[in-house]
Amino acid sequence: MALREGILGILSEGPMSGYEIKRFFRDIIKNFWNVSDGQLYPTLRKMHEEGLIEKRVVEQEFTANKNVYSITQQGSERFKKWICESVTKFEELKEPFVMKLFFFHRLSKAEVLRHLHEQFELHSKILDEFRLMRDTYEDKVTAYQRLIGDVGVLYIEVRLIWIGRLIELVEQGKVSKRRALYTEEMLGVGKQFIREIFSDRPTPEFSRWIEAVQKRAGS
Amino acid sequence: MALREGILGILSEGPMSGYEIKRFFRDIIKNFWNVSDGQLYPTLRKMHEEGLIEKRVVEQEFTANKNVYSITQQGSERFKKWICESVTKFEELKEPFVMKLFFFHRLSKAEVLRHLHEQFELHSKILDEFRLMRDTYEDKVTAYQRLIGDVGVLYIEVRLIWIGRLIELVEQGKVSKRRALYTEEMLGVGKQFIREIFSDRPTPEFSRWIEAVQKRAGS
DNA sequence: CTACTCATGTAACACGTTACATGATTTC
DNA sequence: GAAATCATGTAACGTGTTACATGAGTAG
Repeated sequence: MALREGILGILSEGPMSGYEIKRFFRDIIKNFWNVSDGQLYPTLRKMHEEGLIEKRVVEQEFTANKNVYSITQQGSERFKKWICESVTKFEELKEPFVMKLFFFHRLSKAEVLRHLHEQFELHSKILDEFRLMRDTYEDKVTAYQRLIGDVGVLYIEVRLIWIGRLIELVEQGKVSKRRALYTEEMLGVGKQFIREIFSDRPTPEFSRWIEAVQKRAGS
Repeated sequence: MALREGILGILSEGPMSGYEIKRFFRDIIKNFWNVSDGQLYPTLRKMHEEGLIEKRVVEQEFTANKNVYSITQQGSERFKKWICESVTKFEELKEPFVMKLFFFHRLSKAEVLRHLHEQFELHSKILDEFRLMRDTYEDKVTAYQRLIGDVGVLYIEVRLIWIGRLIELVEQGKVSKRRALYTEEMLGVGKQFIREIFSDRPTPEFSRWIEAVQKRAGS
């Protein structure tokens, strides 16, 4: 039950037609929260019936009439209540790929590698889309909305790194039962890295390394 | 349509009762793919009707009878087909929290910080659960299953870092409309970091930094 | 006495996808 | 001539949650 509230949030910036809301989801929230026609239009109808939004039919000369919706007092209150409510539930990583990975010991090395390479390609493509999306934001979005684009890029980058490392390990026959891929020690170093990269006063060793990386990237 | 296949995968290791499958999901796949009673039991019944699994009722002295399921030839073929099929769809980050974040410009700084701190707490708790889960794996899981535990930890760590950084920026009033939180340059450095940490031959600057981090962590 | 484990299920909803249906205008 | 854009919807199906229902045994 966050789609209704999302629509209310969009409409509280001003009236919009169903098609415009659809475009908004496609252009701005796509890859986070896609909405199909078969879900959006009936939801708008229900929200109108519930008194959350108002409908005004606008006749058009050359194309079909459009329904322009605006938020009601009731809708506005519903939105305000929702935006303040705490999120207490953790969202699972409910991905068919993860379910498959769970049974990868049943596949041959070649089949495992095929799956992994396909995932790498898929996520590379999505990363491009995220970057493109972020580039088209300009001044159309708020600071927090821009942040969502950022976390999208970060999330996919991490996923690509993970898949890349998996490919390497499988190719080298190093997927062992005992050893974890990421040890606590490695994660500790990772956390320290993040802290340093955002710090105003990184350690001298870290600064030297950053400089070296940037020099290599530049050449 | 991956729950059915997941069940088939579990059952192809040997027969199990509904309750045991439920426990398996709770203990091993929990936080990735939770399954409620109201979904599991009817699904098992449907799968039995479809001829994917066989049912044997085992009478018990002190407690209710249990239905022990085993995989059929048909079920086995269905599983094999599924595990080989390519995953071509990208799974969205469909989280109510992200939807809320989209409208955070409507909240006061205090309310934004409350939300962020709550998210930090929630994810810290989940991280502990993931670690605990990973610790109880021992030899009960395959190498690939262990990897899922790893990516869970990695995923939550990244999320925590992101939230932590967000809190810092909001507190300092630095959430600006123009600047992205993660620049391409930063991500490039991040990628290099991951490459080095997994490399057999890290650069000397990097080695020195790692040593310094480990020394600090040790003291 | 409370709460948890074992053990299975139903019924009512809520959420989401896919295919189908229509039809004019515009762009390549 | 094909495909995309604008514009709205229905119908069938699939997936998932929550509350309810039952009932014995066990651990604190």
